[in-house]
Amino acid sequence: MANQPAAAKTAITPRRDEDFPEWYQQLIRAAELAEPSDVRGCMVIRPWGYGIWENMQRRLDAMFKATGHVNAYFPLFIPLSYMQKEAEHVEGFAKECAVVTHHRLDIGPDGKMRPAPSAELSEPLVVRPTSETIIGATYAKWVQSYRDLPILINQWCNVVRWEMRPRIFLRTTEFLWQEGHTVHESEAEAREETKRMLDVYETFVRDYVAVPVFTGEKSESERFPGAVQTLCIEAMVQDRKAIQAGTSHFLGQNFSRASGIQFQTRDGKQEFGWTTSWGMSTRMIGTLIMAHADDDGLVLPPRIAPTQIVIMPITPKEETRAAVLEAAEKLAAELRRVSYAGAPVEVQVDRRDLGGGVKSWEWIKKGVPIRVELGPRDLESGNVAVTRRDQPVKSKEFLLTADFVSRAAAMLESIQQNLFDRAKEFRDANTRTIDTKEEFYDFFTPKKADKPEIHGGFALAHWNGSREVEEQIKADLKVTIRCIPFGASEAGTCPFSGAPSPQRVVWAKSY
RNA sequence: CGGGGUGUAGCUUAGCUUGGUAGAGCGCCUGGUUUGGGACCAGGAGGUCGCAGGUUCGAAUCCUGUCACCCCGACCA
Repeated sequence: MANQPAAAKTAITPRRDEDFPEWYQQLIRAAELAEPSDVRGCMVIRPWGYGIWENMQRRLDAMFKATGHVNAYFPLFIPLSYMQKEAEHVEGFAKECAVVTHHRLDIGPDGKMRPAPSAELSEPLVVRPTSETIIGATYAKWVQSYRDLPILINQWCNVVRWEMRPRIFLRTTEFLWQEGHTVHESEAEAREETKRMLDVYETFVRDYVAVPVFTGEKSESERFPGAVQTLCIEAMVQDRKAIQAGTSHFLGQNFSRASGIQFQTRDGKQEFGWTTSWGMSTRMIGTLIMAHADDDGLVLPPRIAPTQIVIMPITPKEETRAAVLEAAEKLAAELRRVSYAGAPVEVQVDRRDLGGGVKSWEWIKKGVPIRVELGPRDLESGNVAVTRRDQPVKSKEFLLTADFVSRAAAMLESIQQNLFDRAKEFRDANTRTIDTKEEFYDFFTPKKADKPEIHGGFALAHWNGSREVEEQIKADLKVTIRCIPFGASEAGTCPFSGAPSPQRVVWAKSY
């Protein structure tokens, strides 16, 4: 039975509740998002997955521009000595750096290619794990006066962090991201920028990826190496774990001191600049998958979907084939004249000569928001058969073609909203306020130790601010503080230490 | 990097204990019938059984090493 997909009840095997990590991998393959490559820890992002990334880029980039940022590009290679400039920073990244030591290959005594011993670099180059240091060195040259500030630059690029345990989109050795790097005249302005960009991420994830997040600050132990303060957005995915979906760092003067970013102030003094950095990566695709996908495949929020509506012409008879195809193209053209979320609706006509079922399931697995079937019978009745991906797979609504066209944008938006509502409902249902150590430990302990079921969630519990408590809980339960939320100032008692606590924090197992 | 597991066709896998030279389902190709929710018939292609040694007349099968992947732990976006 297991090897007869035709008999399977769901398109993805195993189901989420059977084996979540395996489901995740199977889904990525079934939806043709990405695949493992021959290079350990690195992935091939396939066109459908890359299309999602392009949409994320497009939307985020527009938001960066709207907040006054511009794009630039800095080198992939960072001189080793630059990495050493900021003590905490080196320490944080040293264990996961790829290092380039040679600039030429030759043939060795055994007849095989090797890095030419005569071509060793005088200073090794680190493949950027992040670009604070090399951008800092550049900014140091650009900044002389307060008049040169602020600098508000972003770059879209790849970075490399050598990973022990890669998982596609969530943790790969090479990944794509954007990193914003800014310099400001004052601490207040830099802190404001840090918060502003966190808000951009929150808005983006909410309005486009349709995922609700907690926003707040990281505890010291989870902070970016070298940062004074790390802000983050934390989402919950369907196995109830937390995933950090974006971070924004206030770097104080740590990096400007390390890189020599100095300027003359309004009153003629020399001061180090106040810097920030902020990033969001292809991990967001993994977040999207785990937040919305179901046992039949991916479910895409319309605003991020590379194709929002797929039209499947049904051509059972040769006599009607041409007419159906023509009607399909005509419908596509009409839909493309519809505007949704500030752009023409993305429509695709799937003319491939495949069995109707096979074709439908392909698009179900890929998560296209709306599927439309158009056949000879519809030509006579003036209908189209419409199925929403957020509704059961077999549900089908027959609409007059003109009605569908006029309602398409609203339907897409309804799906977008529904996905957000579902994700929020799920998160809220699995977020619990906890006041005792017993309940906390119970919440995060699976019933079946040998094969843990999906359990836990977010726990809102008090914390006295001590690192010992954090470490003990991490050691006992693998649960960490995901963020110290903004604006929650309810004082109480830390259930772990009995000490006073200024506020509740968000605890969870995480990716 | 430590513990556990798995490597047989694109995918899922049988065969391994008890050595005798590889089989299935799905997918793929060709032709035909089909097509409104994972079609059917007929024919066909595709595997140095992860890799390297060893034992043996003979290895997918036994032994050693090695590599990759997955799960758990430490680290992280």
